[in-house]
Amino acid sequence: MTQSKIRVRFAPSPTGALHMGGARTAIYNWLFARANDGDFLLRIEDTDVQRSKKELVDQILSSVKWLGMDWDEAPVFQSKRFNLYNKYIEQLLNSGNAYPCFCTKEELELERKNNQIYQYSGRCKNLSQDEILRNMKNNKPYSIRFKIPDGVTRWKDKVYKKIEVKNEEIDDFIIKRSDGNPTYQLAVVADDIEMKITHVIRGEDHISNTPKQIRLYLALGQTPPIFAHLPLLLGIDGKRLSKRHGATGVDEYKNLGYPSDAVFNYLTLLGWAPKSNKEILKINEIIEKFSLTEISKKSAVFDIKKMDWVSGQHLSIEKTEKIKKELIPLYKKKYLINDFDIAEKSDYLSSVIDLLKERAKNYNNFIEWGEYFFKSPTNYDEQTVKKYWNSTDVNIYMEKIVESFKKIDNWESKEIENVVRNSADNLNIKAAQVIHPLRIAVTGLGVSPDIFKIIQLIGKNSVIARLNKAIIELPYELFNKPER
RNA sequence: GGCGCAUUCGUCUAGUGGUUAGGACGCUGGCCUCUCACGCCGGUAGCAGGGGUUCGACUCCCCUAUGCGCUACCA
Repeated sequence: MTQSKIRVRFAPSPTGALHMGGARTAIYNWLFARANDGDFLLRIEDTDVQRSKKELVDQILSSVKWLGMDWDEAPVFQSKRFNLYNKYIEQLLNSGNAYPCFCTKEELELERKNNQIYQYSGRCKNLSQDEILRNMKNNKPYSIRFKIPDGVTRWKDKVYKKIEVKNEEIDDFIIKRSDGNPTYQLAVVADDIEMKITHVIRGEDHISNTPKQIRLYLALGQTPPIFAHLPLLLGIDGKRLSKRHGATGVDEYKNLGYPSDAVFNYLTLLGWAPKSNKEILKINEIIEKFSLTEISKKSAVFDIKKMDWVSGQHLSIEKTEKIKKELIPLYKKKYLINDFDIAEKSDYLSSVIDLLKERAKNYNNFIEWGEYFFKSPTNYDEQTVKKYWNSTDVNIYMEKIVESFKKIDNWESKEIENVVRNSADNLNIKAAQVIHPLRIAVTGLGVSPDIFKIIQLIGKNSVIARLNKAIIELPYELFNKPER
């Protein structure tokens, strides 16, 4: 028997930016396709014309792309396929699997409210042909409902295993609204049939839609696809991930400076665990190891702390050139470099990145933590000054350092370090007593990477200039003057 | 209210009848050290509760609790 090609789809509705939950659904679909030599398709579910926004479509697509995913066919827009859906509705009507319902929205709401029932009464299910014709003649608006047969509906979910629902629990749901538009349930099934989708991988919130859709497939004489429902993504409080949990949009994480590989990796880890203990994985490795049946059934809490860790790990193993590419626009934005000196500063940038990438959690950190690589500090961290530049003796130490720096021919970190340590010895003080002030003078900060490497990079002239500036501006007394 | 699904350290998870319940993040003690990170060595903390089944249950069954989802002419 020839197994038909695996085809999956990600089907967002453009009513908001792509959020982390949706992104994970997309990722699992994509991973499954790529791992099985299948097709990954995109479908925009915009049957609710009022709520759907065009701009959001582009936004969502660019987020999918940013995460490193590609799709194999042009995205399908449901809003452009109403003819197709009508064909299916027609078929259902003709085969006696659907019927017109003349109840108005208000009537239905009232019924629910008064009777404390939540299900459709089935009032229009058994209308006679005459009644139907009469209503239509009177131009009474109507929707089309799908007729649920007796029995039970069950399927073997790839993630949740066996699920079974009694058909009496399923409403005769509406497949065509009184305004003539198809509903989600119908459109999904029609499209999944047309697009030859073999596996439907989606959020757990769709479990209760599944029996309805299976019934639709059956009534249409089709074999339902294989379903795999994914546990939901929760906020730190255990509630479904939403705006009030802070950043939830993929675009927001992009702007916060998280590398896409890291976001992809972390999202993958929420509900799925690689067999080995290695958690930091490149996309290719994930494709290799990924399996649908290993997905957890439990909703997962999105933990930004672990996201940060994953992100930091990715950055520290990422190629410097790759990071540089991401960083250049950010440096430009901050006016730390410009189009004219990019080429000339390329190697310099690489060295800066190498110094910072082990500690950075995101791209923005490179900017926040590294301004001193591009300009002299304009102010000095007060706490650090109080702690380490705590007497005018320090000024004397620094003057000595300047003197010895001037004599260095081989401006290289090891040599610089030797000189500094020797100076401290000569002054009969601990190396730390000069190293800390050195850091303040050069970076303005109390923390930084290896100060000797920084000094090497920044260059002899600039370092000496910074030291001289600090010597003038930083006698402890300045900071100690009583406020008035 | 009904229906569905879930329940292993605070969080992400491994585990499929016999394990000192493993790993990771976090937190934390220490080492390294010029600071901060990184790295390394430790520590902390968990099978929701109750009944069964069984020689033996985290693992199988039932009940309860809790959480989440759906219950729209939204998707």
